[in-house]
Amino acid sequence: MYSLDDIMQDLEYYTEILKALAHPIRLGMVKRLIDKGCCNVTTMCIHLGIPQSTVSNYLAKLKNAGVIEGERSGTEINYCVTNPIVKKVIVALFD
Amino acid sequence: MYSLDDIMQDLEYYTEILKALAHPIRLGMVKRLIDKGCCNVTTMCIHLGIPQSTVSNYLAKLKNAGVIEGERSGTEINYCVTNPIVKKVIVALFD
DNA sequence: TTGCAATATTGAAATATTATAATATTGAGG
DNA sequence: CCTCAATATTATAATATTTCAATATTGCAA
Repeated sequence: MYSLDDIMQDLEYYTEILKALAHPIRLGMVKRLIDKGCCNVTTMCIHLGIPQSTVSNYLAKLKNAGVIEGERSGTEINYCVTNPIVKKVIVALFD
Repeated sequence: MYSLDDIMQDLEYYTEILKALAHPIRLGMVKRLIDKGCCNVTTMCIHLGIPQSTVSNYLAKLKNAGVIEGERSGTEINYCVTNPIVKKVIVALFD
């Protein structure tokens, strides 16, 4: 059986994910990461044509919400969408 | 074939939906509307225990994003989740 | 009409988000 | 240890969102 607090905690958790996705560029980034696979920061900056610090801040927001994870490889970091709930949400939106 | 503008328009549309859902109380309202069916404003206020103007503002935000629709019945208005994409997103999150 | 119940709108203060330049950190190679 | 390339963090100004009291609107019934 669930308490109201449990329900509220779930709502806060889902809300964090939705807030991270609720931005046109971040949503496009996540969609592309799912479709095309992982990607490093520099490549994303080139695709998006926006400043590196902006991209890094987007990635930080997505990472903090548990939407993506990064794996370092030398001086680069490759980001991927690991969260299965996020993958389901993206399918729900775009399919 | 899709232009970049088409893709950006889709992203903006989905983003509006996600922004409307990305709030713990609003997300709970939408989930409950899907699970239990339509509901009028006064009943929602009682369930939520928050001021009527706050609930009305939440409903306005959800309505403007196309998440819900209201049908007047006398002096009451019954709100329902009509958007199939929203239903899919809620399932993706909660199931 | 008038009055009331239900809902919407508005205005404003508090808070959060966005975008980006500037700066800092991290890791590899020499 | 330097230096450079890749990425993260910070600071901040502009903008948007949140919350809610106060007020307005709408529809029914007497």
